[in-house]
Amino acid sequence: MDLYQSPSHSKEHTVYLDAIWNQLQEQINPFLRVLCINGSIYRLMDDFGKWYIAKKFMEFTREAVMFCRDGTGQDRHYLGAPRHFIANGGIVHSPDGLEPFWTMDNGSNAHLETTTVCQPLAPSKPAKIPRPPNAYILYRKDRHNIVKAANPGITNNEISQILGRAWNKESREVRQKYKEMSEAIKVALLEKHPDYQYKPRKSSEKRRRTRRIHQTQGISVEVDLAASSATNTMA
DNA sequence: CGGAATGAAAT
DNA sequence: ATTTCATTCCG
Repeated sequence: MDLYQSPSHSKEHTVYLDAIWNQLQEQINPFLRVLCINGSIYRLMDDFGKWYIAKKFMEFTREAVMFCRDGTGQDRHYLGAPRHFIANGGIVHSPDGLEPFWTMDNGSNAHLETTTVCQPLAPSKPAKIPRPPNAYILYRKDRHNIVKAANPGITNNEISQILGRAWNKESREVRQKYKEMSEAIKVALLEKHPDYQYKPRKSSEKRRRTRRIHQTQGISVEVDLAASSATNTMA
């Protein structure tokens, strides 16, 4: 059969992978950067499986992730961006030609564990922070489904027209309520991202078609931590 | 992506 | 003063 990872997208294949992913997903929270995977489960995955799970997790991290075996003797692997592994005093060695492996700096350097690396589909974006919604946007968001349910077949543009009129007729109290909400959201955002700054782009450089790069075989051994190749967006 | 509404923030 | 974009989602 296929010695290499020719991604056979068979139903059964992804079904069990989805099961694994669902399991792992329980770990996910806004602060989680690295997933923990039991060794037994890890060994259940082939190259395609690892790529599949990594791809899923990258939707959260928005950056390149890699698998690393726990160097402390625990039978488990971690999945996360390389920077997290070195941040904890770890070291990633990459012998020429061979797969890179990772060790912890805390004494037990006896075991050099190998790792599998997955490159991101989209070269690690700096995670763009969405603009905070203004009062009207919040108002529309709230009533969007209401209006939609009341008017079968209505288009979003029509919903905007209706709610635009409704908004302008709304009482000061209501408008004020949404205004405060939007400001609270803005404050929370700035608290979470002190560096955030609205950066509108020129319409000329507006989002080209979402570069959907279906990397058939995303397993490539290539992780340079020293000089993280910050490949820019499309050419 | 454009569009349809409003408003905040950048240019 | 003008333009982007945040929300929503069909064409």
